[in-house]
Amino acid sequence: MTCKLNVDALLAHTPIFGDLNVARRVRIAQTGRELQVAKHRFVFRRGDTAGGLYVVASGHIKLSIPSPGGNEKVLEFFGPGQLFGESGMFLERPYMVDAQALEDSVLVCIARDDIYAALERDPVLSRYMLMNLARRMDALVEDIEAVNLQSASQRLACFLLRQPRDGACTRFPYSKGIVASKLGLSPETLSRLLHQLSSAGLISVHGRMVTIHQPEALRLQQVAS
Amino acid sequence: MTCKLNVDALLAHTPIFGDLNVARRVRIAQTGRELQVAKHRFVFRRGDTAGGLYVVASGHIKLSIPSPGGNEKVLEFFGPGQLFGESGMFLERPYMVDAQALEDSVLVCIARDDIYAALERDPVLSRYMLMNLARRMDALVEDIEAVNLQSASQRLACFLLRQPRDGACTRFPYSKGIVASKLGLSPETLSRLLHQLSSAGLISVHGRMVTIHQPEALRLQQVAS
DNA sequence: CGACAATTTGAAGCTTCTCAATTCATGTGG
DNA sequence: CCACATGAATTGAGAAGCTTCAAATTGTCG
Repeated sequence: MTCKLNVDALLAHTPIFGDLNVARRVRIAQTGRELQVAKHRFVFRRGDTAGGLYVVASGHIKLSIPSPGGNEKVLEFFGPGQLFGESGMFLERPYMVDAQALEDSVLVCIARDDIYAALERDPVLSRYMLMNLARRMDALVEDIEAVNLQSASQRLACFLLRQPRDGACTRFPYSKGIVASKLGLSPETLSRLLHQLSSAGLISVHGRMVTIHQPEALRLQQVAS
Repeated sequence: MTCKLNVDALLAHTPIFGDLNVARRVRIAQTGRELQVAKHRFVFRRGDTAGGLYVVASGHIKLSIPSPGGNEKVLEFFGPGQLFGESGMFLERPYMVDAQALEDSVLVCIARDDIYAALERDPVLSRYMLMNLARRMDALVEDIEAVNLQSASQRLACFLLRQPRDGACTRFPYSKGIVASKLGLSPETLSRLLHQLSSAGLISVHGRMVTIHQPEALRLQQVAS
């Protein structure tokens, strides 16, 4: 629990609160509380009552659907400046997903009533929130499209090409197991596909680092088998 | 293109606009235009620029992801009083999905700028919109959960039990092909699963009508194979 | 009644998963 | 600093589940 000044400084750097009138941002910041979450710790779990939303100050958070069998389906990742937990909050229903820290992270938590109050005052804020939710819905729809209409190798090719690239070099942002789940694959299948692409000379893999030798060929993989 | 009076009457019956201050609702209604869509006609298609949102006055609309192979993945259905197309509108990007009428339908279309103006005036409206989007996200997450973590028969059992029931009788709300796509199945697989459940005495099927003889047994199917 | 679409049924095949074992990293404590 | 322990990633073999294709049947609407 650090001081509130800190909270405002954190919010100032987020796209959603950064554009706000300063006085109003400060007002929201005063209601927010800072939250430290150690790696692997849960921010909330499915079934918890949703009391507010979270802003990532530092670190990374993973949202996933738990499953009795110990599997899980990874849905989304959130980094600094990003917002999560709102959908549960707006619904006023318990969370459907787990939120887990992928690294030691610092979050700001803002309670539901404070958000509602801020929305009343700030039409700009609700515009941002709506846009943000819409963007996330879009991402979910893309995921549904991928799982339902594309093959495993298509999904992988698409994922690799979308990662930020430095020259020909890319990286898996998280462990391969987690990326596999995000792509709707078993870790074994991901491993085999990477091996195939390597053998074909399209890429080479060293740990989480991937070098893309033939981006054009990869792009073709996206479309047809 | 019928008169605007009509539009207001239509909006008055929707959960989202019905609770609004009457004067404000009328103001929105005046900006909306009525739209007749014949069965099988598209309201919009993937790639179209998103100019506004749609309210269903009567009929039913299906949102789906098209696929080059002629397949499609059905995402959602919308009936009277429901709202669709907002996510594309808020994103200010072309639609990712097709919107097609399942029957002759009447819609109200409201342009983006008019919605934005209404949101400025009405914090209540933005609350509704946010809640609505959150609900839809939840539904998508449930779909993702179903496709990734559940078997075909589990998904079907879950679907059957969720349909509105009259005694032991349920109905497929749309053609089996469409329901199959919604469940992430091929029509053939759906047909076979229904046959299995019938043979096992859990249900009986006559066209779109389904009688559930053993709801408890179905409920078990939901959980384990 | 006749044509067209929707559904059912059968057979075959393929993609992906599961299980199990091995190798490879990662980090810890002596 | 190294040995060890723990978890991640790879690899192999086998199987399961679902899809695809094709044909027959049923249903529907003009």
